[in-house]
Amino acid sequence: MTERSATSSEASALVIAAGDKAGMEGIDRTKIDEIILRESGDSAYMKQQRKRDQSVNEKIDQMRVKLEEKDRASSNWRRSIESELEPELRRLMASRKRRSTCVVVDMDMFYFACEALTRPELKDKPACVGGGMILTSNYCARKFGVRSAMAGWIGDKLVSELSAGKERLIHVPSNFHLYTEKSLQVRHVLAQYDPGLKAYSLDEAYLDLGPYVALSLKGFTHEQIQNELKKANEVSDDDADHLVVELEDEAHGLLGDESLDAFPQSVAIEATASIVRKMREQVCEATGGLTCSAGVANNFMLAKIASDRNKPDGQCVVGPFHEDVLNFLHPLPTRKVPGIGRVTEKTLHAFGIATVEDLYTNRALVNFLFKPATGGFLLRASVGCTCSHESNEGNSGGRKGISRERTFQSGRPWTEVNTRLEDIARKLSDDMSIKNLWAQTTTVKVKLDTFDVLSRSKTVKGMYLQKPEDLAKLASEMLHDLKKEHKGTSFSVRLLGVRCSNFQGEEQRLDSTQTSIQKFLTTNNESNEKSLSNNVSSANTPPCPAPRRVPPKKETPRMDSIQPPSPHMIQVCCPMCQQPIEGGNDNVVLNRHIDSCLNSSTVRAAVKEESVAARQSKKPRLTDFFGKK
DNA sequence: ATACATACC
DNA sequence: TACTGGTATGTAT
Repeated sequence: MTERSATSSEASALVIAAGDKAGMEGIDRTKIDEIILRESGDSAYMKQQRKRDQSVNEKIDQMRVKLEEKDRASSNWRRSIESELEPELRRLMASRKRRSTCVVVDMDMFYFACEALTRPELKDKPACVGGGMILTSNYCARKFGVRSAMAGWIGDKLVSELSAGKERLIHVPSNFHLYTEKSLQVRHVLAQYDPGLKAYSLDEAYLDLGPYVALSLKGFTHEQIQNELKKANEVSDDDADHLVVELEDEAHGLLGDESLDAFPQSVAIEATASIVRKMREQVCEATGGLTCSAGVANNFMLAKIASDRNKPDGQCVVGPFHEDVLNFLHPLPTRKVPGIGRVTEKTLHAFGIATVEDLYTNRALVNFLFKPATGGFLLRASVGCTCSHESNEGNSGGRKGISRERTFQSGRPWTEVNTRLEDIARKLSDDMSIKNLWAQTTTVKVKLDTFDVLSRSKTVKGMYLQKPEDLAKLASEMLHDLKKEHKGTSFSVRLLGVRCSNFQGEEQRLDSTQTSIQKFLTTNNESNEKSLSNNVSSANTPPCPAPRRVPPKKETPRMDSIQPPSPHMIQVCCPMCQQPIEGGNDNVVLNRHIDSCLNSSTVRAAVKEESVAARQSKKPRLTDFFGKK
């Protein structure tokens, strides 16, 4: 009730990072929570968390009121909603895939495991990657409640207190070069099983093993299968549309789901499980000892959940039948479902919904309480018929926005804050120029001392922005507005961010089609002028200078903006982000660019882009994994 | 369209 | 002392 009386149980609801997702079952959470609360309960961060918790509570109260009203007005409304949902449920069931060939591969404590390769002595001591913020902890540290996204100093406290001073948490600084290298090794193996795999992050990949399993059951060797898969994948990457359609049908006949129909369910399942086992062994070999876990199911949501089940170094197969799916899914707490986070879990809990089965039995209530998008998502989740909604679908492969943000010491003089904003705008401009993005909308984000987050955005009509000056000017104006309009205290800034979105259509991009690593390696190293990454944007010749009137959408780019692939002016592409690098002939520029790509999220985004691009021409066998909408 | 909240790794 | 960064999407207004 009172502001200060944050009891442990109250806190563990939302404020304290509970043992929710992985690996922390069966540890003494009471003690851990107590320490975390004692150490950080008064911090601005925790105060903000409590504030958020409070607003969630208010929202829940409003929902309660809404429910009470409904109950007063009618006694039988649940029944009628249930029958309304009936057709949708039937549709979902009917569209369920009949084979479990979706695989999610998740590396075990990836960053830490990479570091432990060269420092095996870290394995049996509590250790983590990351200093101020913990990125990954090993299982030893997890026993003490140390987990990713935790502040480093809290991790220290937990370990030293819970070990009675006998142990210290070891921090290893992060090395994204290493993780990227290892991630590429992993993907190289996985691509042998599905060349069209999707990599969501450095440590997680989604595969469809349908074609591989089918060919394997037909007696093909690993090498033969690879050839077939490669052929099929190249086909769907081909631009010649008519050719794609024709050949896809052929490939579909050979590789599609129905080619598995010839085999009994149990045979296919066994084959898939053993292929996944082999694949995981191969990952371990190729990386010099990194282990991974895998989940297998008939859609990616279930596969994702399953990948967590037997972690570390384990796998879990969920059969495709209704009973298989529900036996696996229904006992789980709702939080296990990707897309259900802390807030949704707490909200559901407030209405007596703790497990996925509750979600199903209370589907009428859920449908009534939540907005259509969320309600629909929860309904699909309750019967295991959706993949996590963040695994995008039909988004034409293009990114929606790009941003940069940085945390720094708060309470700096206003002029310095402004300088920071300009730096960030300049970095963002560089990123955009590398990716050749031009945006109509700019958003500035401010996090205050209090951890309150404010944002302001502006879209300019008929104009596309990229230049650092333009971004900085807009962002700066908005920041000043925010400061001016901010009621209350101090406006002491701890984080600044700039985001651009609403991009110019992709079609008028000048696109050198060179994207492969081979091209990167074989490009000439003749250096032309060009300088450092800060100058990239000015060195770059934009498709249209900004700010300026937009050319009509159909207009082709000005010829002088296109760099013809003359022998000594070949576009160099980054092996990570696959984007052409202006001035990339210069090794300094190149290395700086690659460094910037090694920023984790940039890589993540790039990896994603690449795999999305690989799938751009849709393969029929994939459509119903992400189907819905 | 804009602001803010939730989620993911 | 001390609690990230980047992206997408949903909801409210």
